[in-house]
Amino acid sequence: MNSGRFTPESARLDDAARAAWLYYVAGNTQDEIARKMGVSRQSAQRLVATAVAERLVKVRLDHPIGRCMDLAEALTKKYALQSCEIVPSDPGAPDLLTGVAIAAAIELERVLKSPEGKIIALGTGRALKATVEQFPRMTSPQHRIVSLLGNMMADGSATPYNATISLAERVGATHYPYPLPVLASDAAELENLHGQRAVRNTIALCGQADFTLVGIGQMDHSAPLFVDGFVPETEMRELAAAGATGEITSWVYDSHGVLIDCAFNARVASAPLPKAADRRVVAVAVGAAKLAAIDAACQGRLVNGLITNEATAELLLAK
Amino acid sequence: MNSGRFTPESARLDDAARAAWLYYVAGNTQDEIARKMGVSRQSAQRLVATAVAERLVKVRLDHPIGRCMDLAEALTKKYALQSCEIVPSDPGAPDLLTGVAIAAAIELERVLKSPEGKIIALGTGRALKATVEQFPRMTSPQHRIVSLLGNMMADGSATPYNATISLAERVGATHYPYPLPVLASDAAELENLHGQRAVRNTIALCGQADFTLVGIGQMDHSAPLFVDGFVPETEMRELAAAGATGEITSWVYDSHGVLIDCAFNARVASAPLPKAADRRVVAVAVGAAKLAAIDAACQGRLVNGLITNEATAELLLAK
DNA sequence: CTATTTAATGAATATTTGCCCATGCACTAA
DNA sequence: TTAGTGCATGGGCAAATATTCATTAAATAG
Repeated sequence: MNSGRFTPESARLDDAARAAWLYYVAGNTQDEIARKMGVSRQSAQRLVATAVAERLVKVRLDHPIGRCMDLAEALTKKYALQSCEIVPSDPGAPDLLTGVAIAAAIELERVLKSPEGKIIALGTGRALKATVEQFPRMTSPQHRIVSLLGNMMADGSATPYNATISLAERVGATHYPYPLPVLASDAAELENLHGQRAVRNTIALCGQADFTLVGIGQMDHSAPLFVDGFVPETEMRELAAAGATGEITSWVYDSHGVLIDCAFNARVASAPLPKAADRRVVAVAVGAAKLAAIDAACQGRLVNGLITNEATAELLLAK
Repeated sequence: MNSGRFTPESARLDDAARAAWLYYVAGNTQDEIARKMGVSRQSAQRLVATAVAERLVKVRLDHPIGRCMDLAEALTKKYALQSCEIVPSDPGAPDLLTGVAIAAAIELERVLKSPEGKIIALGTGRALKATVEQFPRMTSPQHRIVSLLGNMMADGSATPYNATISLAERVGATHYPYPLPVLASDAAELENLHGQRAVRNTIALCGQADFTLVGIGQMDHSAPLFVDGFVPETEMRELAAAGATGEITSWVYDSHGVLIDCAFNARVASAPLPKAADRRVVAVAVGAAKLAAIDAACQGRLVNGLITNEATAELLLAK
């Protein structure tokens, strides 16, 4: 049933995809699918469930929901954004990433459909990871995908929120990981690290990116930097005292979206934030906790595009 | 709730889209949606149904099989087939038989899994041989496997593309070989051959077959009939002049799938092609060279099922 | 203002789906 | 070979979904 390499695993996915097609596209009931595929009804159900679990089934809504359009327009005006995408919130789970992840994946797909080779720069974090998971497989080796920062801790261990590798894999493009820790121990080590030829090349690519997609981190007790163990509590307190409101690829900024001149930022190993004037720099972020951080980033023109959900958009407008 | 002009219709679609989003993307049940949107459960169901009916919900399958299913559906419609199976092509080897052979074997297996004794009729050729090679061993002596044609040349030597014997061996079923050459020397000899009791019995079985699986031969310089030495070049040219486009079990047909009334067909010793109206007659065929032959066979209802690959399916649809 | 038609609603019900669990089969290690 | 370990299978049942139908509300014409 499968021409290439035949493995039990690929056969299982083939069947799952076939069942899902019959279910979602052709509109069969699971009973009919079972008969057509010669399995029991329960097995058919399992196949469909597998296809959903393996993310083979992608659902999208082809309708601009009025309320979301209104919010997007209002935010575009408020922050002078180049692009703004609002997805509906689930009232019960307003911080759900799935919706924005799909929207971001569609945006990304639009860029990567181009026949010209594009450079895509990606940050890290849960939102980015969720976005890449929504991304369909395609074959577009003309593009280059580059990481804006490392995901290693000082001891060399890595967080799992890496988006570059899996996106590159799905796109079939070459990728440029960022082979540095998130933070250097001091400015001197940083200079040394940045001197490496490969690193210089990667950073240069980041500066030329046609499309940059980043997450936004808040700076309170639930801050990704703190939760993931990059920054100890004492330093978090110092940063808060210095007015830290949010961070993008670890660069910490204040409530106006201006990078803070502090010891912490002097150790940040990430690529410099692109000037969001001439290139598209889009943030994906959701949740009340990130409110101040999103507001500041937009105000300070650290990003010129925003993908968020209804609930967050309403809070932003109320600010 | 809606930007731009407010009409009852657009509000209805907005709600439908929102409900569909909560259902398909956020994974709510219709009960939850009803509570969240403040409507009854039935209304929520209707909203979701509306969104589907209005085609606001787009589902796609991120798996090679998805494309295959689309093609199968299109071909089923185009040729009014009873069944159509498309396997993914290996882009590097678009004429590889392995994929379709596995698919055909699975189809065959489905029939042979039945506890009732079935009659299976088989043609010859590389595709059939490959199919049988993919067939697992089983013990189902209740079935009968019968050959639709011989594989002897006039001198009594045999081509190796015999499927009946090895399938019967793998299934553990009784088999009925076709003890005649492919071609008689003339109509008189043919009548004589067909008079044999065993042959009459075999042909009768072919007519009752529950499932008939055949290959399709093209009629150009790469024709199996020519390559395997059944037909000399001069006769091939005559047939081509008479409009021969393809052959199934050596019966030669024109570009509309109508058997050609000619000296050659008068010598063909194979069992008559089953009327593909009431019985399942499935062809396995792959490759650009067979395009016209496949198209004609389907057009002329010589077969009512097709197993091929993605590349061939695309070419057929483009015709 | 009323009669008539149309569309929307929710109750009742039929169908479909999701899940748990006992069973059995295949594979592994001793 | 045998006991053990997983893992797929299908029965059974509860949950969720779709459909039908009678009723009511709204819209429109007279």
